[in-house]
Amino acid sequence: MLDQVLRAIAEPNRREILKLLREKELSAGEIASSFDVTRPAISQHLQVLHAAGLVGVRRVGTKRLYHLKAEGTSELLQFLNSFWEDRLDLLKKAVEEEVRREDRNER
Amino acid sequence: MLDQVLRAIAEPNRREILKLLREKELSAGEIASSFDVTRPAISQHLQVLHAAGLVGVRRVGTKRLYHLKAEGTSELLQFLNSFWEDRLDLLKKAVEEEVRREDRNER
DNA sequence: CACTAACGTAAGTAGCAACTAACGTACGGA
DNA sequence: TCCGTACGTTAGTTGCTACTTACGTTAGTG
Repeated sequence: MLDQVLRAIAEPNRREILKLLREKELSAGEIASSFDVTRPAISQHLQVLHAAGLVGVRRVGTKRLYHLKAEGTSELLQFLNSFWEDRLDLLKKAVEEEVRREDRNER
Repeated sequence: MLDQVLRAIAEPNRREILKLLREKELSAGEIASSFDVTRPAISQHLQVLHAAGLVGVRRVGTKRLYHLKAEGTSELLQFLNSFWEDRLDLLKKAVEEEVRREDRNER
């Protein structure tokens, strides 16, 4: 599963698709219109993203609406955390300070 | 840079190399002995990891000692954070509680 | 200065991954 | 029911990527 996720987001066009879906749910055609490659190519990319659990589909009439899905990312985060703990610590540190600030303001 | 990092960790053998280096600094030969593939193949993998900034080298005599390096991961985390905020929120939530607990104990 | 150890590098190959063109399918409208 | 729309699917091609074999290089050792 981790392997599928990593292979999925290793491809630039697929990352671009994910960025588009970050804004809102989009149909396969709408997604394809943002790229230079043909529609079937995008369809295949969507299949890869779906297999990796990064994207979900919803059929509405003749359209297929795609949306972001976070499944499969937990393994990825676990992977990153397992040997770049100091990096995640930076994130943690930032969060810590944020929390302490908020905590003081609340009182 | 993000692209290089993602392509680097998308390969299973390279992820395995990173896992080995998590324990301690290792020579190219020691790393290669843990794999079925030939030594030149590992040498090429190490080159990819080095180009991505995930690994550093240190020459000692005729040996080359490799070690983990966290450069390049910040972009990756930023990428993940940009549209899987809810996932990182889980991490944040865990950190938040931890901080609040520690905070109370200190007082 | 040979000789070995521990590597990286170059060249060639096999397999996979991304792409296109052509085709098939399901849905809605006239 | 016929037609167009919006897709996915298949087959075939191209280009890249991981691999091997062969060779070059640098640092110690007798």
